[in-house]
Order: sequence, then C-alpha cells, then structure tokens
Amino acid sequence: MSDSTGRPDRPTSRDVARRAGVSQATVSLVLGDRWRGRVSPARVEAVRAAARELAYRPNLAARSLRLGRSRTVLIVVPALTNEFFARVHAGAARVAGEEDVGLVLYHSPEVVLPARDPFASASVSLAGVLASSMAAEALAALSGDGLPLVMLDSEPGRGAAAGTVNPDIAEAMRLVAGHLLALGHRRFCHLAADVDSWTFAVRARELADRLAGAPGAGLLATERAPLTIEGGLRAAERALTAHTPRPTALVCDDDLLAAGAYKAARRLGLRVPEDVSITGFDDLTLGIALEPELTTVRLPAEELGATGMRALLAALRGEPCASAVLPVELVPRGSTAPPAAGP
Amino acid sequence: MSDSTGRPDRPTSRDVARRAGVSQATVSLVLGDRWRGRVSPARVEAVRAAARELAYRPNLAARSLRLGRSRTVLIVVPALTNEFFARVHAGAARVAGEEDVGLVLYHSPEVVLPARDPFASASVSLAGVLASSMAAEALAALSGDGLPLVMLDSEPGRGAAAGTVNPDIAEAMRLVAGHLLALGHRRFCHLAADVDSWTFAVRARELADRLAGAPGAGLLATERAPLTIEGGLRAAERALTAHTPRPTALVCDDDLLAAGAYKAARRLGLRVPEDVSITGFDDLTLGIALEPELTTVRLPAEELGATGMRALLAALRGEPCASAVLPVELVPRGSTAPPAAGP
DNA sequence: CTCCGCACGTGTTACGTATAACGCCGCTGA
DNA sequence: TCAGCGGCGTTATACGTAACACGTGCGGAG
Repeated sequence: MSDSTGRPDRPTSRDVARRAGVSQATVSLVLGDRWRGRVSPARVEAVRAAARELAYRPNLAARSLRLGRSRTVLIVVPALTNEFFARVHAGAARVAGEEDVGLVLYHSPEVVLPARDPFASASVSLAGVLASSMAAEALAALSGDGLPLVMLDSEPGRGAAAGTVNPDIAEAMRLVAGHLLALGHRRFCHLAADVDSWTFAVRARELADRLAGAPGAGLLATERAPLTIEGGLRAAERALTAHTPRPTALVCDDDLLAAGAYKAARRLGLRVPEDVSITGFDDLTLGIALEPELTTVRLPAEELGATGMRALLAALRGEPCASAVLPVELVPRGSTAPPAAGP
Repeated sequence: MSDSTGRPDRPTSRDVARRAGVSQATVSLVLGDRWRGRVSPARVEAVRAAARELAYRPNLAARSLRLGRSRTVLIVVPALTNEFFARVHAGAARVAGEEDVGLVLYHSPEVVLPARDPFASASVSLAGVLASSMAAEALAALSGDGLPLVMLDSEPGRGAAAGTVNPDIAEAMRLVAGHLLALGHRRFCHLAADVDSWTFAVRARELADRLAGAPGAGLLATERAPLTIEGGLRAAERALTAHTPRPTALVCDDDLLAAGAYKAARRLGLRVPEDVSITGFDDLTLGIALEPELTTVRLPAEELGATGMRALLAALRGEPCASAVLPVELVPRGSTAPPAAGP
C-alpha cells in the first residue's frame, strides 16, 4: 500500500453493511440518522450493532467530498499566547463541540509568512471563517473566497462579512473614564497599543471624548507601546516623567501594559494607587497577580468566541447576517484610588 | 444545489485542464510537481498559468480520499488558556506550517465531555497525533486507533507511543533545589500541582531526593493545590503558618502557584525574598510582572511542540521512533535570596 | 380484478484527485 | 526495414460516502 505505516485499513460503511446484511445505502441512512420511515427498526438496530462491533468511524474526507461542504470552520486569531485570544478560541471551540462542527485554527505567527495560505494550512475544505480583525495580514488572503465570514472585534459594516461580533468597547472605555473621573482624577495619560486595529482606535477616541467632556480634565499624552510588559514599562516611564504636574491616572489599553506601568511606577518611587492610579483592559489572569490587584474592565472573551461561532453557524444555515455587541463590566480593584491632594 | 449559500463552485483540476488544453492527469502531475520527464516544459508553464488565472486550489477532501491519508495532525493539550500549552502549540504550529502539514487542535475543556470524540471533532482524517500527557482523559479515546502518536511531557517507554519528547524536568528541579541550597536554605515547602501527571510526580521525587541528600535540609511539607493563583495562595498560607520555624523557601510547581505564594506572603506580612524565597516553574509572562520578578526555570515550551511535531513527522515517514529530552534553564531573578539569619 | 400509494430497501452514480496502464511518435541500431 | 525505446500524454479507475431514482410486495379503494 501507499501507506508505509502498514496501519490496518479502517472499516468502511460497506463492511458494516456486509456484516449487518444490508446495503451500503442503508448503512448511510441509519448512521446519518435519517432512516425514519425508510428503514425498519429491526434493521436499524442491526446496523448500529454492526457499526459498534467494527468500531466503524465514517471517513470524513469522503463525506466532505461527497457533500461538497464540510462542517469545519476556520478561526483566525493573532496569537494564542495572548490569553485574550486563547479565551476567544476556547469559547468558539465549546460551541463548535456542541454543534458538532470541526474547528481549525490559524494564528498568524509573530514572523508573518505571507506565502503561507491559511486555507492550505487548514488541510481541509472549509465551511466558514471566524476571524479577529487583529489578524489583518492573514485576512487579506481570505478575500475573494466567498466563504461566510464573521468578524470579531471589527468595525461593523465593513467588508463582506456575514456578521460582526464585538464587545462594547466604547462602553468599556466609558466605564474606565467614568470611574477615574468620579474618583477625582483630572490629569490622564493613555498607554495605547501600538497596533493598527479598529478596537484600539475606538478606545483612543472614546477616552479623548470623555475627558474632553469633563471640566478641568485633560489627556496629557498618548504613549504608544508594543503589547508587552516591557512596552508598557517604557511607555509609562515616558508618561510619568514627561509632564509636570504628573498625570495621576494611567489608562492602559491592555493588562500587559498596565503590568509594565506598575514596574515603571515602582522604579520612579511612586506608589500605586496612592501616587498614580492604573487601569487595565481585558481582565487577564495577570491582573490579580499584581500588587495591588489591577482595576480593569472585563471583556467577555469566551462569549465573544461563542457568539461569533453561533453567528457563523447561523450564516451557514442561510439565515440573514446578524451583528452583536456584548456587554462589558468594570472590575474595580486596588489599583485605583482618589488622587493625592493637590501639589 | 445542496449548498444553500449559493457560493460559486470552485474550479477543479479539470477546469484547469480544459483551459490549458491538456488532460486532468497532466494537471495533477504538474501541480503535484512530479512532472519531470513526463511533461514538456511548455505545457508545464501553460498549466501553471491556467491554474493561476482560475485561482485554482485543490480540493483537500478529494486528495485525502484518494491518498487514503491526510497531511493533518491532531494535537491534544489540556487547555490553551494555559500559556505554557499555548506556547507548545505555537511551536508545533510553526513546524507544521514549514512542513506543509495541517494541524488540528483538541483541547480538553474544563468540563470534560466524555461523549465527544477528538477524532470526530477534527472533522478530518488524521495522519498522527501529538499529545500532552496532561490531557489524560482525552487520550483514553485515542487508544486502539493505530495512529502514530508522540507524547509530550510523558514517561518514556509507556504506551504505544511512537516517541516521547520531554523537557528535562528532573534537571530543572535539580537546578531549583541546587540554587536554593547554595543560597543557604534548609527549610523547604513544596507547592505541588494538584494534577495527576508524570511531570509533577518527577518534580516531587526529584525535590525530595535533592533535599534528602543535603545535610541539615528538609522538606517540611508538600501542599497540593489546583493550578491557579488562588490555589497557590491557599497552599502557601498553609505552608507558611503550619510550621515553626517557618520554611524559608517555597518551591512551586508552576508560576501561577508562585504568584499565589506572593500574595500569601504579603498577607502574612512577609517580604519576598528577605523573609521567604519563592521559585516558580515554566517562565510564564506573569513572572516578570511580579514584584520582585520571579526566579523560575524556563521550560522550552515552543521547542517542545516543535520537536514533538518533527518527531511525529519522522514517524509518519516510517523512521524509527525517537525520544528527546530538551534542556532547561534556571532564570534567577529577584524572588530568591539567602535566608534571614537564624531565628 | 386492477391500480394507486405506501413501507422498505437496493443499485447506481458523482464528488475531485492521484496514479497505473496504456498509446503514439520519432529516433536508433541491426 | 523494422523492432525497440524513451519522451509525452491520455484514458480509465478507485478511494468512501450520500442521495437520487428505482424496484418490490402489500393493502385498500375503485
């Protein structure tokens, strides 16, 4: 055989048919559970028994070929080592499991290989695509293929997406700004992610709008930083040293940046939250390891993946495209407090 | 059509053949790059041009069916939200991409669904399996199917695995114990993972052996904890309050547990590392967010995945099974120091 | 008694690819 | 002159499944 492993050939539906004394077509009907009114209960049981005894498992390649479609969906995320996207994936995988849909993952590696084709890497014919807008370079390869596409974390109404699912990013930033303003903060810096993505653009805009609307408040600077602790550290150092009077609150686009901000504050001899309040974004595990624990805003990562998957499955059933915005939640912890009394 | 999406049919190799004025077989030869000596260069170019113009992409289901094997591998990990396994996956995915092999992921969700079949969830015929031993319940379903299997983080020589790839766990724990002993520590507690897995068993044994071999040193207790910050917090509270004199060093099976230990120390008014030294395991991102930064041992997670994938591909080529042990590295940082002078 | 319709199955086909088996054509050596 | 051969290509087939289009009895209505 061409298979050098010498692995024993798996039984086919024909083998099951022979053993059960019926035709292959009947096996297909029974195991596909569409035998009602077509096959007598006795034979149904016989077929099921035969399949069980042979440990029959359908050949999925053959099924996909025959049906011209597969029940496999591609999910595209920037990187799974980012806890947020790992959780998005977990949510999507849960729904995929419940709905008996296969899920294939494509994550753009740090070093992008433009030659790689996400579809080829799937090694399987796909039914649809669930993609995060942060995986921009991978998405370029998706264009043109008329596969149903649901975008996560992406501007609604752009592209040929069958749907869009977002957390309520604007509301999230409103909660953060409102929380800090209520505590009495007036001098802010924004530690922005150095990523060209819709979601971060919304955060920047919403923060600026909220602060502009508060009397006496102002955004001293926006420091862009790569999405790492080290990046947050450097950006926060700049933010905390470049202005007098110092900002009393650092609003970070991500918990990782916030962790870096803690380190910067410590290096400068500033206490959190007494001297500087810090807020994060995403509610990563990291946040409760920090001392004090990080005030952040919880984005429903699992729900994002799960809802996106459900939207995609709906699109595959031909239902009209739907978009969803998921609620977010402020998680006040120890890293925010009223600013110290004036200078 | 049965496809309710009305998606335009993708071109097949026959379409390419028609356009290039050759037979379908020739297209297969050319695009499969085994035309040398069988097709003239002129036609090769014509076929390639036609394929390009039609944006032809081979139907992978048909190919798998024809070949009776696929170039798709299943990877089984406990949970991707665990950064360590996300990195293992990233390494495996990198090699899979380079070798043009598809990678399908199965991760056992927190709530295990025993009815789910990892193979079915793959929705694709598989060539081999790369599995972490921590995903024990998922592995049970793999038995019997004669697929080549490479185990990660698993006891060598057990089961029908085609190979085993491990980080040098014993050496890792030796490094940690040696580091702390050299600093002068004698009273230890082990914060052990509450997971029944070979890798954690090795850590416990090796730590006990090393301490038994050092004069005056001793393991006061082993506190088992679920692999979370909260679990580490509770276990460390027990470890730090149950013994007088107090242990001066807490050896944690995981950086998450170590993060919990920091919190326990803080609650008890103990300083790290002056009053208690803490070590972690895995070198997660978390470690440098902690204050002081965590002394830990770096396990080569990406390399583990990459090497495992290479071993599996070798097994698929029929090469004899090979096992590998990967080097580890102590990362001394701020959470360890000589113990305070006597009581 | 005939004929329709239902209950219960089966034969056959197609999906798109890779490859074994088979030409054809022009050249070469005997 | 012709068998033999190597370079080029094609025809035909099989992979395992799902589903269409047919039977074949049998009971009841006309």
